[in-house]
This record gives sequence, C-alpha cells and structure tokens, in this order.
Amino acid sequence: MTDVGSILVIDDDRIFADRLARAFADRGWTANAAYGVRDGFRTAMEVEPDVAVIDLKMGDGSGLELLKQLRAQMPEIEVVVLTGYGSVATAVDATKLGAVNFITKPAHADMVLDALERGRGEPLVPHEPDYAPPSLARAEWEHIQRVLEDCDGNISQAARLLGLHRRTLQRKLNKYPPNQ
Amino acid sequence: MTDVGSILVIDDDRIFADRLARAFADRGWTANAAYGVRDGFRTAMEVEPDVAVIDLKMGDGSGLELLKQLRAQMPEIEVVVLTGYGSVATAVDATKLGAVNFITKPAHADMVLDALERGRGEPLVPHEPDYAPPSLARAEWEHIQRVLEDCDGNISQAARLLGLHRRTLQRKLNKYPPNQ
DNA sequence: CCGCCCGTGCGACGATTTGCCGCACGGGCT
DNA sequence: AGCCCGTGCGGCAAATCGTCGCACGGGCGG
Repeated sequence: MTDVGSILVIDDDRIFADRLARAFADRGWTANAAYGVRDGFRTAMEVEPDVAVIDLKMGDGSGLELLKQLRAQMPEIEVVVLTGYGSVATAVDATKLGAVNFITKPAHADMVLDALERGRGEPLVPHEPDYAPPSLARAEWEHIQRVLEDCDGNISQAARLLGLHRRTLQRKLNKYPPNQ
Repeated sequence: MTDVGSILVIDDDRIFADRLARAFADRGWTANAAYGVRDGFRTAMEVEPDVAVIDLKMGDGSGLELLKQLRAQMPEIEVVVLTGYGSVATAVDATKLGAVNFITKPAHADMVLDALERGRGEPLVPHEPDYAPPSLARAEWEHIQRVLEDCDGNISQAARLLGLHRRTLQRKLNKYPPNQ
C-alpha cells in the first residue's frame, strides 16, 4: 500500500483514538494516536504529521486551544476537528482558527478523510454528494446516544439535558435498540 | 443618536429585510435593505456599507456566492450570514469565505449585532466549548429543517425521507416554529 | 377543456406514546 | 442508621401519531 501521508489522532478516549488511528493505517496512512491536549501537542511536535484529527472536548484542556497552538507552530498542518454534537458556534470558531473541517462523532475514518477532502476544496456550491438523509428516528437515536455518552450513561442527567422525562428516555432506550 | 456605521441587510424576504434594517436604524446605524443577490450586490457597490447581513437562501442565487463576491470587491466589509437552519457544514463554508459570524433565524437586530461583536473577537476559550447539549426537540427541529431544505421545501418528499407521515410533518412544522 | 398526477392543508378517528405520578431497590455518602 | 441519587417499572390521563378522507391548485398530455 502506498503511503499517503502522516496523520495524528488526538482524543483522550484511548479506545476511540486507537481505533481511528488503526483505520487510517489500514488505508495507507502513517498513523499515530495521542491521548489528550498535552500528549497531543508533544506528539505533534515529535512526528510532525501532515494531518491532525482533534477531539474538541478533552479532559486536560480545550481542543480549540490545541488547534490554535498547533497551527501557530506548524502552519501547514491540516486539522479536522471532531466533536460530540455539532454546534454552529464552535464550528465557526474552529474554522477561524484554521481547521480544515469540522465533523461530529461518531466519526469513522472514511468520514474524516471525506471531510478532509471536502475541506480542501473551494467551499462553494458543492454542497455535498448528498448521502441518504437519515430518518428522523435515526437522527433522534444518534443524538440520544451522543448525549447519553456525554453523560457517561447517566440516564437521569441525559433526560434532563434532552428536555424529556426520564421515564420517556428509558422507554426510548428499551424500544429503539434494534434497527433504524 | 450617534452614527455607529453603515449596514446593509440582504434578504429576498422584503418584510423581514425591511424590519431588520429599520431595527438597525433605530440603533443608530445607517441602514439599507436589498432584496436578493443581484440587488444586494448592486446596492453594496453603491453604498459601500461597513457591515452586510446576508441571508443564505435567496431565490435568485446563493448567499454564499454573494458573500464571496462581496468580499472580493470590498475586503474590509464585515459579513454576518443568516440562515433558516443551523447547518454546521454551511457555517464552516461561510466562515471560510470570510464571514464574521453565522446565525440562525429568526434573528433580531440585537442578535445580529451580538454576533458581529463576538465574531470580531478572538474565537478562543472565552465562551467555552459547546457544553450546551441541544434538547431533543431542538435537534429534531434542526434535522427536519435540514432535510426540508434538501427537498427544496417539498413537505411530502421530506416526510418520506424522514420516515414519518406527511400529516405528522405538517403538524410538527405548525407547532414548533417558535424555538428551543 | 378534461382527466391525471402530485403536492398541500386540514378534519376526524382510533392506536400509540408521552408526561407525570407512584413504589421499590441499590449504592454511596455522612 | 438516615439521606440523596440513580434505576427499573406499573398505571393512568393527555398529547401525539398514523391513517384515513376530502378539497384545492398547478402542471401536463390527450
């Protein structure tokens, strides 16, 4: 397999970061993973990757701050920002700080690479290749999973954040699991 | 009232554009309104405003395209992009094209000015990352708006893509319009 | 001009889901 | 022990959803 570049995945979720890095390796990239802001910055300085994938919310600091510092030190680095939920305000901030693109978890390697490609081109009309729009139920399920994960599985807290009754969340969780 | 600058509102919804422009005028701005891409470009060339507020979806063209052309002709102009639904991808595009900020309708003058202020500052940690998990209803609404947009406002088609009954979509659209 | 198809808006009716109450259990505190 | 929280689940009224149906309007080919 031909080498297509060097990529660094920075996320304090080690399992996720390692999995993503391995997926990039499988696609021919020289892939590394780092677990947190400090580790990410250090590793980036060390391996000088062409591309960095940075999670926004990390325990030891802000991914945006890391993005800023990284691009200050290595202006040619291309950064794709990952986040749990797509916040427009944060997306704007990340873009202003030089991110190539901004996508939401759960993100797999192909989605990141696609975002990288799209982020390189002119941001104009090519709105997007138009995938299948997810059904409402599907979108709801994914959003619930995202928030739930953010609450470390705490159903009561997730229900409060989602603005629905705990009982309702329980029922949704017991009903949906199967298909889309 | 002291003059605080010149602002141009560009939206093909004349009522909305006029109302917004008048609100700016009430706040001391020299305000103009233009109704569409062509009219917007022409008027901008004419009055050379300090700030432009551009709606994204206009009948006679793309607000993004207008943004690009405007900033090519007048690099110092500050542009705030307005859109009906908050799409992260579009927000990224607008920012790359030089928009100062990006906000969703319904937007009143104060929100636009606030966005302008915030957009001018360094986009850093100040207002921390996105620890504002959107409520389920909010996420549902945004997803619906996105798909509806993809369908050019075709409710029947959107309902099919969303996997719900047309009647249900109609009811949701008639109920939610408010916010949160 | 007339069907025909499609999209839209809305009323009505059961079927389903949701909101909100309750209760019981368990774990981690003080 | 008490207290606070989170969890799972039953029940019941209220809201919502799915599914009909009907009317209206706009293209479009015959």
